[in-house]
Amino acid sequence: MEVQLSETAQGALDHDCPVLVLGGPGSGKTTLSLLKAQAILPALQPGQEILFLSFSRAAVRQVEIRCRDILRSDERRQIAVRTYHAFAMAILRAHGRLLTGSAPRIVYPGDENLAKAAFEGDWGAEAERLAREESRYAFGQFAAAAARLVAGSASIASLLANKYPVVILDEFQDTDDAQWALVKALSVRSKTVFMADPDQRIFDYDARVDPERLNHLRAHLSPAEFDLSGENHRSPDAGILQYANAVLTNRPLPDTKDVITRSYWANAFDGTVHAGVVWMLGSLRKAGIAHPSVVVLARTNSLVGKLSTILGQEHSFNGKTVRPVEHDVLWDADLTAAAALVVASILEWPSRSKDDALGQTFDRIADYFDAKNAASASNTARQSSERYRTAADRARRGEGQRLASSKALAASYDNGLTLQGDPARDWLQARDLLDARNDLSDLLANAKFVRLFRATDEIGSRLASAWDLRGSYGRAIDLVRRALEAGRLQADQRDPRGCVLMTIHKAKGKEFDGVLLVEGKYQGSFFRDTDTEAQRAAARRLLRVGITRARHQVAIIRPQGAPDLVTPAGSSLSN
DNA sequence: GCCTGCGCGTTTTTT
DNA sequence: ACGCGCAGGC
Repeated sequence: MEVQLSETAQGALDHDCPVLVLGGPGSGKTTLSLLKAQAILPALQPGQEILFLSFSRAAVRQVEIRCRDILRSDERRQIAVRTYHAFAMAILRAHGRLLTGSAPRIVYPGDENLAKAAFEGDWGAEAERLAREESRYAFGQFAAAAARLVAGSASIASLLANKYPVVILDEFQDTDDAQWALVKALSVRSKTVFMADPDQRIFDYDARVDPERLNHLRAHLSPAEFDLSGENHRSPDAGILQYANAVLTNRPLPDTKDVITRSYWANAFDGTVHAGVVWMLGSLRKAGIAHPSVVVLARTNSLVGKLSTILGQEHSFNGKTVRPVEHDVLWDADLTAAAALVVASILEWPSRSKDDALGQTFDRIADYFDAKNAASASNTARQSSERYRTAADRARRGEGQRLASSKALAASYDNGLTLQGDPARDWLQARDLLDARNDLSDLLANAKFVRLFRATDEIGSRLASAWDLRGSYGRAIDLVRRALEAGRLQADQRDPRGCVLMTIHKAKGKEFDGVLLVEGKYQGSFFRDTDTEAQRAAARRLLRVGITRARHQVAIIRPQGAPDLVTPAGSSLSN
């Protein structure tokens, strides 16, 4: 592929490492870094590779796609694109024994959250202790442990430097202290290319992501700097970028047809958003894009979940019927999985005694509340967990139920649950037994998200074959658990085609033909009047990241009466 | 120990 | 809007 480079970009390409390339969204940082990699490749020895580290798996995918545009397949084989986490984890797996004398074990986020919720005190210190003393590594410990290995062992360091003589660091502004320590250790023996945009810092609510990171880099390695900020290669005219930059800097918004804003009345939220998505798809097709990719972005996970429910239903908007839209969701799975296991436990009722069946179901409900408390700590969730744990004990001892909803479930058992052997229908029948009381309404809502795993077919076929084998769903819990594990890992391996929903944070490093940015009235609002200046600036950076994911069209959907996106000094609304 | 009603606040990630 | 924490009644 022929690429026309600006003078600055050419300068960065020609200059010796270390190099720091600065530039906004779509300024061509990634392309430039791959061209630089391509220029270096011929000098590599057999077996050597260029290491490209980025922040998220989504970003890694995006870089791999870009590689296909720029590099020949033999060149691509010599570039290893990894997340910081995956790279650090690989070092830990290979050499971690040296740190403690025993093989390292990984603590996955779901388990870490559960342990964290149960632990009283400083979890950061405890996670570090688990790593040092028990060789059990939570995600946050990977980079620190890898840094200790590389900095502390000349043989590991030279092994890595020999394998990866050149390292490219993407999204460098968002690296945390441990990742920086790892990069510092690697930079002793390998050449480095850094890419950063200080205005895309969106993770610095984490105390370990230091806003001064670029200055640490400057002080430590004095890289030659190249600033691409003026350049825009993502959208054909610069309207989207100018709009995003105006939001970032709180200056008057430029007039562009590429960014439209719509407000909704609280009672018309569903229809407005749904019609907006359909309009976006149609407008991109009309513009000549046969298979447009559209992303719907919101600030919170719960609003993303709500939006998915909305797109799955039929609405009428301005007298027209809006049909459900096929879509994918990048979804945090822990709660949904826990809720699914409750449903699965009900499917096991007919093959168990009453005491055992109810005990099992109440335990799974308690597990759900544990997961909920782990996701965000609350006394209500903790209390519910304890109550259902007690209910499970009472059930196993054959005692009567005391909780309103455990009584209702016990009554459902007594009524007799008749399953037909049609997994889809039986699943819904079991699930809707949870509809009895509203203390389980949240669990039920999460159970309805099982479809987001794209695991419905997988679960269905596994249940069907279990039924065929013995006329019951037997060990439905184990079977559903395995199906969900498998589905979870596939979730973000899919290509972003059609319509996808995710948080703005997850969209970082990705690009789409069209972007809908949705603001909720209460949850997921862009600005809050309690925001500090720093929070307001962070919200502006986040909005800019969201807006600039678009190649062609942006729609911003906001509640009626929301504060203006920009309030330039001197305007009557300034505050 | 469980339920109900009132006042308040409402983010974000990594295999 | 809606869920959480808290206080008061059974």
